[in-house]
Amino acid sequence: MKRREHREEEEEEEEFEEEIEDNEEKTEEISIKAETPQNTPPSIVLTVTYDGKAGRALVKLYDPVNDRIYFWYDNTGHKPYLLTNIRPEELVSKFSKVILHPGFSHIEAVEKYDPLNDRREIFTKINAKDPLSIGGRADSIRELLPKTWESRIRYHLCYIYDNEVVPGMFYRIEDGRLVQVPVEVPSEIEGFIRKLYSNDKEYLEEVEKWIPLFQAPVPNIKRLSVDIEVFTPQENRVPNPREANYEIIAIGLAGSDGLRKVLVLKRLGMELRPEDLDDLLYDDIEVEFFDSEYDMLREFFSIMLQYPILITFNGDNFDLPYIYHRALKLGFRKEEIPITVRRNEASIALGIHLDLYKFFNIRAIEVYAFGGKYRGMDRTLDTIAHAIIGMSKLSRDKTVSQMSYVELINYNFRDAFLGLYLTTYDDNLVLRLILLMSRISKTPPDDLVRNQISAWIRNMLYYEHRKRGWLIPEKEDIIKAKGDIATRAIIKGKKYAGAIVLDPMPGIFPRVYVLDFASMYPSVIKRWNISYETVKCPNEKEQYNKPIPELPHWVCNDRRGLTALIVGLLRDLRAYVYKKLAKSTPSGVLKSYYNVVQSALKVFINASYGVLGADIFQLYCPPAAELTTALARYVLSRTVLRALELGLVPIYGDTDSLFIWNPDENKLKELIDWVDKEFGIEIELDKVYRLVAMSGRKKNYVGILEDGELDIKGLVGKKRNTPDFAKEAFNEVLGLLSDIQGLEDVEKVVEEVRNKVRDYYRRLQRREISLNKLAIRTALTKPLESYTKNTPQHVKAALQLKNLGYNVRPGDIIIYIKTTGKDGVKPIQLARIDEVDPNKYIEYLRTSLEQVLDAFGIEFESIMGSSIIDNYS
DNA sequence: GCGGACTGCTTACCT
DNA sequence: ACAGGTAAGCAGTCCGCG
Repeated sequence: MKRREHREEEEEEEEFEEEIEDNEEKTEEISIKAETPQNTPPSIVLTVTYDGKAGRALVKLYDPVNDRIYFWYDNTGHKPYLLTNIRPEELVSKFSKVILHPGFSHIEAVEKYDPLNDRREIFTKINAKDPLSIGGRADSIRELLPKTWESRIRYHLCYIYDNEVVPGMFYRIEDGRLVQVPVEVPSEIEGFIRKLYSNDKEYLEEVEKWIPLFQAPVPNIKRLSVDIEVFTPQENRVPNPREANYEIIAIGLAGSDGLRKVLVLKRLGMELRPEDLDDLLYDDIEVEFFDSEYDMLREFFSIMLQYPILITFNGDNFDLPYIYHRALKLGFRKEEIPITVRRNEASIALGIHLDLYKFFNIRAIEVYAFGGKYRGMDRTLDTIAHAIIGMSKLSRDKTVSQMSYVELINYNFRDAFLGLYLTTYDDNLVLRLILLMSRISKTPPDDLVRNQISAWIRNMLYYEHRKRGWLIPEKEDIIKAKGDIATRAIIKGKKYAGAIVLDPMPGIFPRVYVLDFASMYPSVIKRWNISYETVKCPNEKEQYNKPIPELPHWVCNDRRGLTALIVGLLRDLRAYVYKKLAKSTPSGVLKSYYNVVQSALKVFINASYGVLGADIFQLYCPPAAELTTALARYVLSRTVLRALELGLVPIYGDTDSLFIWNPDENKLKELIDWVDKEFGIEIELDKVYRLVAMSGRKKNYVGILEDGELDIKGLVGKKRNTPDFAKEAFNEVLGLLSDIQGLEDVEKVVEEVRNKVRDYYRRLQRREISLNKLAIRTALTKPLESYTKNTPQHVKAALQLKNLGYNVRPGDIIIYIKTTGKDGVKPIQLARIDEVDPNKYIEYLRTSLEQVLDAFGIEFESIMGSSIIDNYS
């Protein structure tokens, strides 16, 4: 008996749904189709899907020069399949149900290298007529067998891996075959790579396959951004897209080809005078009025079909399903609507649909590609556009239903325009990033924007497995073979020990050099050959090859780990090729292109360690993850000891950084060389602080860079949920303290700080500080009813709001005031200034200031002193 | 019945 | 929703105390 985990069942459901939709298409006439010629010019692969009607894989291509979309249907006879270790003869005798399954096609014997067991084995490959016969139904073939491999890979991805169709790369149809277009690699890059890997044949061979992915042109693909406005009878109610009960009153369209258009529905009692058009936001917006909503949608569909990429913001869950269901309501037949709606995504008939809301919500994109620019904010078009391109939605003081035509047109067009602009700014950065990451991960762009990084890295590595003829292991087999963890995490609930943080020396330190191990974890993974198949490999003799005494894990030495190879290669390409090229190329499109390449690489490199320790990752391998962090701790600790030996003074370090106070530059260089020689990984000078104020707490300091810029790390005075008045006080005190030049200034400045603090104290007591500045802004991370262990203050405030009829949801920022009343808090909407509890705010003042005063050896108490109490209480 | 010590939960941050 | 480590505030519990 086999018990399956809950998650797996969910996966199956999704798969099931996908294939069902595909099957439905069998009964439909698809009237909207691209041509399938025998020969085409070079065209970019937009996506690969399974076409249920044709019963084969479909590759969607776009020729940017002639602006044509092509469909290429598989003609190699590729079929959905799975692998089993049941022999063909046994299959016939004991598992005849498989052979008799209506979807069964044929079987073959295939030899695969099994990386987990380090041996070659023969498997039986069972081919089926359609993906659903493999898996996704209760009676699919994989359910009839005790053990299968590779049966949970979605078919279109399986097709990509087997046929090496790289999404985002150029192919052409030649005599009906799909052929990749060769890529020219500049001789400087070719030469540099040869030199870099002159004594490593394996890397050299591998890198030759990767370089074209970055050197092939990334065209500016024509695209259309769309946004709809729907009539809403009630305020603050978002219409339900599945019901689509209300009229679509406007459709805003912004194309990368310059299209600026708004389709508007004529409504009773509303008119547009010619002079109103003078108020248009952009005078070249083309406005088209429609008497019937049906005609308006028809016009929209015909425009939409001219673009290979459709851009929306939340189009998966609103605009496209709304249009689809509204069109059905208005009498369109299913096959006349070039949109397919699934539970959580919407796709289009000819090209691909990219929902930017999903894309910007990908954690790895937020953190690594945009440096956390919109971190902690709500994820509306307005905030994201404002944070990234500095442009906001048009503000409105009424609902779209109440707007005049011209207001509606302006508002609607701006939204569509923002969607487009988010993909065009900075030489089409976002589009290029998506296409490059598609190439790296072998994930079609429309899949890429809807999945998190663990799926991208999985696809990337699965592709490499298939290319090498490797068996793709099942997750539970990796766990069974390597599951045991040898370390314990400091944090309760975590699986294994992570980074090391050195105890900081408190005080003020002039001239601090910060050394940084450049991409520490990826470097460790490369240097120590870490991969799921090499860590704790089955080869007995390797068991003596333990890299560090702290852990019992050994690493295979006689074969290259796949993860180590790929991660190492991407790391090298970023560090030695594309970062350098980005730096040396004069400003212009090429420079910005190299920057996009190195950012795309960064996303993968930085997440490569994390996925090893994430149980949702298909190649999850806890010992590989804990060996990585253990080695990083080892490298950092040994480096600290060496620094001390050299007479250097390390004052702090965290994970991969080392702060050295006032170093002798020769000694510093000696240390850097030693690290390189001892560990074979690079440590570099990251930055120099003119001055660092260390509070004595970990992850908590202020540094002044040479250009005077402030680096404030972890201090309460900087945190998002600190009340503004405390942030202000913190900044003002920081300003005063930064004036200290020498010892002689200290007393004077301390006096100024004292006055400042007393002033705040007095204003708090006298309730002179506005509610807005006292407000605490804390995010609700889960539904209210999920706070069962305790009731934090922001939840108390949220509950009060809920009682008043507010709709409070996860992700909402609750703004509240600490009061003297029963709960001790009130949402700002309900609070009055005379209810404020000043004592609670004094504590805020204390913690935010203490962290910076501690560095100067100044006691907060000595500032507040008894005098305040005497004077004001 | 109350306050202090303690643990655990929650959020926001750092690398 | 790729990882673990740290700071801080508060909620809730236990314990001692004539």
